[in-house]
Amino acid sequence: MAVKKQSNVRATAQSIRSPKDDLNQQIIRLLQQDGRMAFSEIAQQLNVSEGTIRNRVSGLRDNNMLRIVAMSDPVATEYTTDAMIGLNVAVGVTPRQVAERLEKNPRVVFILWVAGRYDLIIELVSDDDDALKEFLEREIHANDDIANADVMPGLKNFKNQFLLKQHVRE
Amino acid sequence: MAVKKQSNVRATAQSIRSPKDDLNQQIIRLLQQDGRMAFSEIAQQLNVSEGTIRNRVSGLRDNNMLRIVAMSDPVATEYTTDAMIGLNVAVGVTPRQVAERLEKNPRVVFILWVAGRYDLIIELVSDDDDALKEFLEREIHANDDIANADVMPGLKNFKNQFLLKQHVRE
DNA sequence: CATGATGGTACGAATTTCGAATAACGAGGT
DNA sequence: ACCTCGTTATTCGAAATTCGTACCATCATG
Repeated sequence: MAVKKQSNVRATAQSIRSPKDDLNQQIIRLLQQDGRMAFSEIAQQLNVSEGTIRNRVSGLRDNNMLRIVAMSDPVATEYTTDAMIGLNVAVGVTPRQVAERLEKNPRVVFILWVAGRYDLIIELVSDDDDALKEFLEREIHANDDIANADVMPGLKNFKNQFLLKQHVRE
Repeated sequence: MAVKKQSNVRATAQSIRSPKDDLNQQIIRLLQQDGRMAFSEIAQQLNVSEGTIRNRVSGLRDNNMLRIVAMSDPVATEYTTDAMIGLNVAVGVTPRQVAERLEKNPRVVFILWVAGRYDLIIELVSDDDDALKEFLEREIHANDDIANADVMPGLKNFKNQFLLKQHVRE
């Protein structure tokens, strides 16, 4: 019985662990739509063997390059962004240093080094109302590595599709 | 052969479709750690039958209260935020109106109405280099509902844990 | 008490995943 | 060219999981 010849494409450039690899990208794309899609189905769609998909996915997961998680809809769970804060670091301090300090705070979910008016833009979330106040006190004002902080409290979140909501399940 | 009597706990308060239901909560908690955990394993841990888990999960998913998705670690995948843009809407225009227009653009992954220096803060992502230019041209400058736009190109993303990275896989 | 509706359980069949052996490929050496 | 060696793909039973579906328990209602 003739065995169907599968695709010969293999990882050429970088390590298989890299998510930039072409096949990995495609796998990820599919899993972003449905994190529970069967490996065998992915394999079929991408014309490689099931084992390959299994290898790749577990490789990516083991190296923390890919996570497959359940999310309950942020809107449904009333996820709110408390504030965006534009920061300017003090003279003699690098944005990276400040970022590394703030990174540890679990309320900070997003830190981006930017060019323009600010050095860093961070996003803050929290549960209770005092959290913002407390955060500003402890992490901003009590530190001398920040020259300026523009706090912009969130009023309404119109869109937040991180990787979520690319397609609505049907 | 005696069949082990399983838990009698059943949904009491609201619909089974609600994520607030106690059993659903527990299911979600487990799936947040590993979105591919076998239903049979979840069942075992929560002392209910596999079928129940299956019912619940597909119920939640069908109603878009739960989504199981793959996320590739943004830092690892060198996911870059191309830019954060602080927007001020034109006089006579509400932030909501602008938000609703921008929402449709797939490059815009985040829109937050804020108080402070700006009216809206949006986050932009893209693949190729011309995307930012094109976006500014089409969505910002070609429209008269925006009075001012501070574009802050992203340089490096230090942290972006939307719901990601709550726990590191082990 | 019927009756219907909802949600849980059970169980065999179909499918998927897993483990482990084998094959294919690419990159260096000699 | 040829031969290793390490890495990645593939293959193929066995084990595990999921699925379809029938059936049971509970509860609310008429």
